[in-house]
Amino acid sequence: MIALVVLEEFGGTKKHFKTGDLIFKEGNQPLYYHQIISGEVKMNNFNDEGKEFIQGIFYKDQCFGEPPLFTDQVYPANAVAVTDCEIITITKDKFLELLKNNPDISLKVIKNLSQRLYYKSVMAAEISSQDPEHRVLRLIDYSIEQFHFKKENAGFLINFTRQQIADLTGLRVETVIRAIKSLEKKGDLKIINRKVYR
Amino acid sequence: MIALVVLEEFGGTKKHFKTGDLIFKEGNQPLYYHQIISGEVKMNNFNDEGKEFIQGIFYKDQCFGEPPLFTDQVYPANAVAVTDCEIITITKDKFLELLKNNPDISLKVIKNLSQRLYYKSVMAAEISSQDPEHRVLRLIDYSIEQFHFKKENAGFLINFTRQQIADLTGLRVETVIRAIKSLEKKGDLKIINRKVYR
DNA sequence: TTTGTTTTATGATTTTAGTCATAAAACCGA
DNA sequence: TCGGTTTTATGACTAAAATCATAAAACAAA
Repeated sequence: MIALVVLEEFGGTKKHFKTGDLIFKEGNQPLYYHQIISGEVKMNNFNDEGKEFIQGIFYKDQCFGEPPLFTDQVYPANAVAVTDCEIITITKDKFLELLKNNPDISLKVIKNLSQRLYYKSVMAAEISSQDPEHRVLRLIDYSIEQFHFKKENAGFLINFTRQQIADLTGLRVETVIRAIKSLEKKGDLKIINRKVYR
Repeated sequence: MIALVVLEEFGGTKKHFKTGDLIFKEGNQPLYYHQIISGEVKMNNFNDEGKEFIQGIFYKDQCFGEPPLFTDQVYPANAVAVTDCEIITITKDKFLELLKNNPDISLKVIKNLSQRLYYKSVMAAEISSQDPEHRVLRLIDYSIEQFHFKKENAGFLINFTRQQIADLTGLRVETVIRAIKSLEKKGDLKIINRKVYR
């Protein structure tokens, strides 16, 4: 998102997180802008029964958790390191100052928020009113577009576990496994030694 | 969102829509920024079986449908006039120009997008993994916060039909009716001649 | 004020994803 | 390479919301 040199100019601080570490917690006050230097981060919620819902997965050069910086709300979800991560942060004040002085970065932020809102809109409609196979397939197609899934001979390799797909679509892992099997039978995707290709 | 005088400066055009009129259609190229002068607009999708999902409802002074202007994507949903409406539009080019020259308006757009992303995040987690009563109650609480529902003696008047609540939460109207009844019994809300108060 | 439409309401039945139990294959760390 | 954990897999059963049918109340409009 924002060039590292610029973030360093504005007092950027680098932090390391291990797999599974909590980066910030639902309900807390947001104090920093976060951007990934390396590694993978997910944002999630848990419902009353402890079932996880993944809001999104973020990769190198992406930022996350900035909307509540602008609305003075608390974090609506947790951020968790999916792999070992290096994250650069700048304070809220510095971030707002940075935006004020850089209209081109403001526009980048607007584009990024718009993209994420677009994803949420599409998935909201899917989750609320489509059958499991439809939901899984749309998530896969969206993710190919959005994230940089590798194109191989068999097609795009969907780099998610069945459990992750379940947590992103609000389904159960058994339901996802069955949906993927059924989609394979219909020829909508391929399963090659347990990995999903589209 | 944006002052009318400013929009007029940038070539704003006023248009009238009757209840039920389609303002723009899912899948079409976005060409304009839209802002409501008067009336009420919903954005919606229909799934394969024709079931409606309401993405959001928008009121006076609010804008809608701008994310795809920034990402060069097509509209992810329809916009429909819920009541007779007056809408002011400016072209995409003029809108981008306006933002470039007005950092304060850029910030307003960022805040607005952030707020909507926040709503989507909260509702996504709700819809995907909570029981119907929880979903209905959260939608009601969020809507009180977000829209200007009137506070009366009995509490906030929830100015939605059961069907609208169903379409916003991805439930069926019968399920919503039963959930609301049950929530009333538990004392979480009041029903006074069919109207819901919280 | 009659008529047609929308909204709220309720009971019976069906469908479908969730739940539970179990297990094999793959992966990972010591 | 051994043992524990994670991931994928499958069958049987259950629970919960959707569906279907029906109707009364409220509202709108002619």
